[in-house]
Amino acid sequence: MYSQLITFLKSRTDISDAALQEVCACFEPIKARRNETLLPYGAVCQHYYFVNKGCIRLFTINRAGTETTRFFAFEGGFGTALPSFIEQKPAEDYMQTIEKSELLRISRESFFHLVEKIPQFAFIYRQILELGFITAQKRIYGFQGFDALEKVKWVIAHQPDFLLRVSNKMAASYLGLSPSTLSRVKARL
Amino acid sequence: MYSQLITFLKSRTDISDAALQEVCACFEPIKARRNETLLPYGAVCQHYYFVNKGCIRLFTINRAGTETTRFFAFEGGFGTALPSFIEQKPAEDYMQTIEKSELLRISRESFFHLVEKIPQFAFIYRQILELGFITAQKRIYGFQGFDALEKVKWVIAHQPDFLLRVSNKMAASYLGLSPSTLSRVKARL
DNA sequence: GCAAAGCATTGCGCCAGGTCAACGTTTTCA
DNA sequence: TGAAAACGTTGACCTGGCGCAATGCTTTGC
Repeated sequence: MYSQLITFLKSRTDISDAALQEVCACFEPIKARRNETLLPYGAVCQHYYFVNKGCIRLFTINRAGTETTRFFAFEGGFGTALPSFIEQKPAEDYMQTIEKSELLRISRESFFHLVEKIPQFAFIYRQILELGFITAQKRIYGFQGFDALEKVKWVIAHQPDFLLRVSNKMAASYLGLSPSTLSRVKARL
Repeated sequence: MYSQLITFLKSRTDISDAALQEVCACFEPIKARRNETLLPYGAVCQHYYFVNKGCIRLFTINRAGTETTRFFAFEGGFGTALPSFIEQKPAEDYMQTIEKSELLRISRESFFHLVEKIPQFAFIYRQILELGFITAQKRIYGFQGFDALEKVKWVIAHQPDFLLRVSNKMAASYLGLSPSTLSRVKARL
């Protein structure tokens, strides 16, 4: 149940078995159906999730009704509505599974308790933030000034299995394209 | 010289005077002319900067020759080519001042030394990362699916003095618009 | 296992915003 | 201070990608 989480932690920091125990004890296993809502829009996010199996999607819907996907967390990754989780403000996202999923969930309270208490966990959190920041930067970089074809090539280069894993519609909303356009672009690759 | 930095640190964490001393001692004052390059493209970033006066701009140029501005650091803010600084890989950015500037500079080594040694400094770094991540997220959110007018209204709402402070050209490259389009949009506000 | 709903793909017409160019104004630096 | 370069603005034109809608395929849930 915790083996993937342990692998994740061990691969990033030199953490004692005792500390690992303590960390794992804070995570509660959760099963979720396909398309289950983990956080409704406007709620304040209280949990961080680790994906054992399945996938979490974070997305938002603007006034015009257009969906924009911000982030996917796949197997072996962490995900949450970070802005809401950090600032404890109402989320401007929906957080949902897109497949039947098995997750590990930690409360915000326990999470920051671990950050304070276990230096290796603080280090992991710092890494997640650094990586999140870098990824966001690269995405801005990658997307601004790119046309549809370039965007698609960019994801293929950076996340090769992405287009195979998620639906055309969701991929389009992640790339900032309409499903029609993405479909057309894929047709001429 | 260090008063703005001290104000910044004190406003975010409860830090002792001794620790403040130690932090400030790691920062070296730098003067820079207008349009001075702080980091050439492809170099590995070794410094973090705090802006006392002036402004730092981070931007990149894609194959087509189009400039995209990623980030501005104004008075009282921190700025660097974070991906390169963190990962010690060649930067995919140019870092330049856009005005005659007075900066405080800390080396990467000293920076992470402070992060390890002074918990309040680690906390500040965590805050910078969190905020950077949130800002990047909001920018993706704010820009995808928005038309030109909405983008401009968004910056005005979130950074009221932005359009007054930076040139039309740079603002356009930050917003992902052509200078012509930004000019036209501003004309009908 | 089948009806119903959702999804991918593709044709068509349209428009926001890009390019290019012209012109006046501001900035820069010998 | 004055010539040259850079910038902002605006007009004319063009195109990439969107919305809409039709069609066929896949998924889903009772």
